[in-house]
Amino acid sequence: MSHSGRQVKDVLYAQVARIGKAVSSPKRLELIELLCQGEKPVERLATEAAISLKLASAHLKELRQAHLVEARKEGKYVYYRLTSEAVADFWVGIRTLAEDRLLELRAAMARLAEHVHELMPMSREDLLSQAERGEVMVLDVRPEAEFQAGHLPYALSMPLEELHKRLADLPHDKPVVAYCRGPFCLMAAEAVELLRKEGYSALRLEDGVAEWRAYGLPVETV
Amino acid sequence: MSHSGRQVKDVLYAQVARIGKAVSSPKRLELIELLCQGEKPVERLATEAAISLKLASAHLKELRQAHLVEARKEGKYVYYRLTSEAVADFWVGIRTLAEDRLLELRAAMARLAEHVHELMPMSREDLLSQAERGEVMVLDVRPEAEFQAGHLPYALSMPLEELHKRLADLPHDKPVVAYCRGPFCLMAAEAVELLRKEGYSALRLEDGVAEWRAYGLPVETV
DNA sequence: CCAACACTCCAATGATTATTGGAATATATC
DNA sequence: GATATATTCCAATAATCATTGGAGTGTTGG
Repeated sequence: MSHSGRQVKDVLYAQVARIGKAVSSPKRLELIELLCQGEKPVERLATEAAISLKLASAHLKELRQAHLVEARKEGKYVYYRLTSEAVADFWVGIRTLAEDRLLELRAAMARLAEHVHELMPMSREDLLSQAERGEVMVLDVRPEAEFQAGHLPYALSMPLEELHKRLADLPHDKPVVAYCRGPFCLMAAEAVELLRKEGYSALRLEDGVAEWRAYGLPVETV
Repeated sequence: MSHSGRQVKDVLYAQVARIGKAVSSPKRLELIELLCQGEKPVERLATEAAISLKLASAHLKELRQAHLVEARKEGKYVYYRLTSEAVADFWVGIRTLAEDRLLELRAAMARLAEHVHELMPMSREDLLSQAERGEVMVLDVRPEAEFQAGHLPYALSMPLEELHKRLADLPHDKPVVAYCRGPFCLMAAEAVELLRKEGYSALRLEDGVAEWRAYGLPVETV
């Protein structure tokens, strides 16, 4: 048994390593995070991750082979999505571990934070109840399709491009909280920068929908 | 901002990918699992993972550079350990995701299971309370050093080599539950096989200490 | 001080992997 | 049917990684 045991073990660890290999490339991680926002066609994924269509296709193939994503064809478009919410949780987990262990990452994020966003000073639960009571306004500044695929409760869809036009709709008498795809996404920071310049009281929530869900809080898909 | 944003993002994802790269090799994963059982010197890690000392040293260096493990020198030995319990949790997480997503892995584990172990039919909580009341006997069949570094409550240290000699100490009137390093480890299966051949009522618990802890249950280090 | 030991570093190798251009497929549109 | 679009497949090249041998470092024990 101990002799055949080695062969068995090698198979088992090799399988887990397939997941590791799939998430050993920065661009593949970025694709996973994008897919945490909902399903998307290859071209959109490519432009958002700033890579060529062919490279995106190749990376997606890798992810497909590791069974982390799957594809659905509709007309001439191929829509990719995560195979399970467990993949989104895994993304949150590996990112959290990296933030936790890698000083370099923490430093890079701190450099970002200096620029704009004071982060939310309150807990997620407090934010939720304040939003419920209408004491803060929560803005989802991602593209509208991502909002529709899932968003925080009481959040209003306000994609960055729209924000400029619809500034007048926002209240001056209560704080505005902006969130986007997660801690690595810069859209909410950009929104906060704009809002502050215009005299609003604005804060950034670092969470994206994946983080929010991974912490066990509700997400709406209306 | 959107232009400098790309550079910033590239740094962030690249950092997370360092963790992914560290866990993209089967042997490095096996080393992490071994280190979940407590700190160990390089040579022991090498023999247990069935690789050369030099290769073990090289892999450990990689893991060290990803800040997943750290080393402590004592005399002529270098003891490695995980930098944080979060790393053990991550190991449980990636293994669970792999089991969840990869049919090949599930098939390999099922092939194992056929051989020996009926798994525990009860929940972890039930096992804990039954062990507390003395209704089952829980055996930790790992090497004793690993038992000392952390073990399940009410468990008795009974390394595989000892088990043969100390069979007489075991009760015939209640079930014996054996566990080892986790679902990929074969020691508990071997123990169960032996115990059954000798007429005991034996079951395998698939968890190791890392799994047990990751599920929020208590671990003793006496 | 010398020998044995545990481990690491360096260099060289073959093996993978990332990336890109060009061709192929499949669908929609004219 | 012909053309444009979205995507994948294949092949080739450069870049990176795994693995091993040989040399070097630090430590114990005689």
